[in-house]
Amino acid sequence: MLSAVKMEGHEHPDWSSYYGETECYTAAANMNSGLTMNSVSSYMSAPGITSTGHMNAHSYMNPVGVSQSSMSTGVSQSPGAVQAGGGMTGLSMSPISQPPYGNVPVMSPVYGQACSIRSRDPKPYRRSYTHAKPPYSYISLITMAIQQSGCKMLTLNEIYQWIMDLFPFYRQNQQRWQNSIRHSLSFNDCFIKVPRSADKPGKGSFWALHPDSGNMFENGCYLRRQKRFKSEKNSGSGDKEPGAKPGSEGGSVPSSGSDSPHSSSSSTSPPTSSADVKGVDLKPCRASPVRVPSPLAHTQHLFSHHHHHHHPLLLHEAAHLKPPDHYHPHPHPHPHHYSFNHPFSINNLMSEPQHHKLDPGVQYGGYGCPVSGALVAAKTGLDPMHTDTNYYHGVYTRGP
DNA sequence: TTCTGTTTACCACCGC
DNA sequence: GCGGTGGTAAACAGAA
Repeated sequence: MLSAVKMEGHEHPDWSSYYGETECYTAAANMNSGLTMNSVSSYMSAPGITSTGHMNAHSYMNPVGVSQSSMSTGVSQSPGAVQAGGGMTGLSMSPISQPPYGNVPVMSPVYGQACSIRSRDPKPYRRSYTHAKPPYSYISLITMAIQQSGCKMLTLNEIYQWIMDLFPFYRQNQQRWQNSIRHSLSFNDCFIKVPRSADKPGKGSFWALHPDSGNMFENGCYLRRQKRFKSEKNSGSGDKEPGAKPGSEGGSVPSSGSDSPHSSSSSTSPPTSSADVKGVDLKPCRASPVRVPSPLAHTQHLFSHHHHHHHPLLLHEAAHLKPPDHYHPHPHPHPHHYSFNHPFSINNLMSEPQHHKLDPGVQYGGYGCPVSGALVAAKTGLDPMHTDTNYYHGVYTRGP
């Protein structure tokens, strides 16, 4: 898995310098939720961040200025929730208050150097990390987006928004990566298309995770799948030809075992009912697909169970999700238990306040990784040095 | 017209 | 080298 962490050299050839320096691509994890979003300018100059030293004065917050104003709607509800942990208090986060995220307090990645005790040197960063590509694959990003949604399903556009809100990198070259997103959704069996309900017309279908794709990212590592998920129904001799996507059941040309790993059957018939989506009975949310009453409640619910190791994505539960109008903070009698202790787990991007007992002295930069050492340690009692620190350095530092 | 979704193709990287 | 995985580009069709 470690090797999966590529540096995206084509985007930024000198990543080594990124990590060689004290600057780090800090994940939202550092910021933990909670947060009170005071209006913040794109470049924070740190007022308010200092108490714990978790973040540095020059953290690059919300580079694009993602709807700061909207923050108040979804985020500020639990201002006190965060303060206790001391993580990122006073820092900004991307509100993601749009319907897709259900006011889930998802924070934008912070481009700054939380990883070092840098002085409040007013001098701007030498580099803006706005363009630093996250180490997550598109499949990972989609999976994370869907997972964090209340109804475990999102429209394409909502997925776009989630990604852009969380990763400023993706606010540029949208045509390129969005094409890849669409490609990933269509091509990968792990994503299933859920038709909109009649009472919720709109463009595009909802996308959800296949119920059986739960262990694609074991240990919560979202860097790369351990194995590709192939729908049994599709790959087997079942009712669908191999590779057929939910929306493409119709008699179509079998994939013919093309050499291309991307080859798949072709068909155009859209699913006629949600019950016929890859044999998965998923029902789209009636209202907003991911509206969540309480941002914290939702994130906590999703990402706070670190000591249990159930399959990360048990989407069959999604099939039983109540629509938002019946939604309550804990719709599942047995909430998901994500094994997200991995440094690159989503909960290191989006974590809840009660886990923010990070040692101010232990901070790392990087997506998810940065804090995870301490974060994981805090959560599991492990020595941070044995969690992700080595991992991080081993992967991200290019020694001479 | 734009967005969404599907498909094909090619390439790069990685592990075996 | 081969196969798997992932990223990108492009073409195309259909829906909103």
